[in-house]
Amino acid sequence: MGLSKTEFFSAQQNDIALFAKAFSHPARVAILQHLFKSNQCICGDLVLEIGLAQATISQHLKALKSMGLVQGSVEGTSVCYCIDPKNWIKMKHILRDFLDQDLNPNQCCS
Amino acid sequence: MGLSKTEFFSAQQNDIALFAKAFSHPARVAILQHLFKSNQCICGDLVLEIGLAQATISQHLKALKSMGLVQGSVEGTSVCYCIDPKNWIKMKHILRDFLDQDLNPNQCCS
DNA sequence: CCATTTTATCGTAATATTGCAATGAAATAA
DNA sequence: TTATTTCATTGCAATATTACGATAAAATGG
Repeated sequence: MGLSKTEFFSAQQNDIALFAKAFSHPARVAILQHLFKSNQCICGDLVLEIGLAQATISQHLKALKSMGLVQGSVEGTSVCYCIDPKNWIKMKHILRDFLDQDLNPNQCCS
Repeated sequence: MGLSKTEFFSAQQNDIALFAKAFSHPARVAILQHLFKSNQCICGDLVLEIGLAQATISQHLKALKSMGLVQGSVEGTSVCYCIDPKNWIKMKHILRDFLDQDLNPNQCCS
């Protein structure tokens, strides 16, 4: 069908899935890494850096912005993007709780 | 087009994206959480627990298995699934390095 | 052997995602 | 005002994902 049955799951489970989706495409990973490296970034720089079409980069930036992980501010004719520190940290805690679940070393199948 | 241009990105960036994709659906998040909670799990239990059709759960389990995060062993007519501890830890380190990048508190847009 | 139980796979339908060319919008420069 | 620059949006095509019913496969129980 292609329609995730989100109502079957808890808010926490849906949150984890949504944040993970932010990183589930290498272009968005590359964008975020570049934002970290440069502490700010003009959209056009990302187009040159990554090599995808401008429309495609803009689309990925929009996705990251709608998830709150990235902010953008107009600077003349260009737009400066950067990480939203508050939401990044919030996301990090949610994912870390999930990743750091206690792992019994004696798994039944090992 | 719908075809990710993985050749534009580093192996590390593609790895992060692939592991993140494992968690990008709440059903797979729920499956993994249940495996952690119970330390092992019969496939049928997951069908009851989550409420999706058996074919759908089996499909999600296959995805988690192909990423190496989950192992399955046949036990009579049923199959016991559990976390693959080695690959889970490996995945955790890759994602943690990404999530823990140094965040300059003075972002340009704040 | 045959029925039952349990899981995997197949086939199909529907929605989602990815990518880009073309175009629109907004600020700047001439 | 008229170009130019830069980014966003639209429209489209192609692939991917999600979900499930039906069916196959494999072990168990009678």
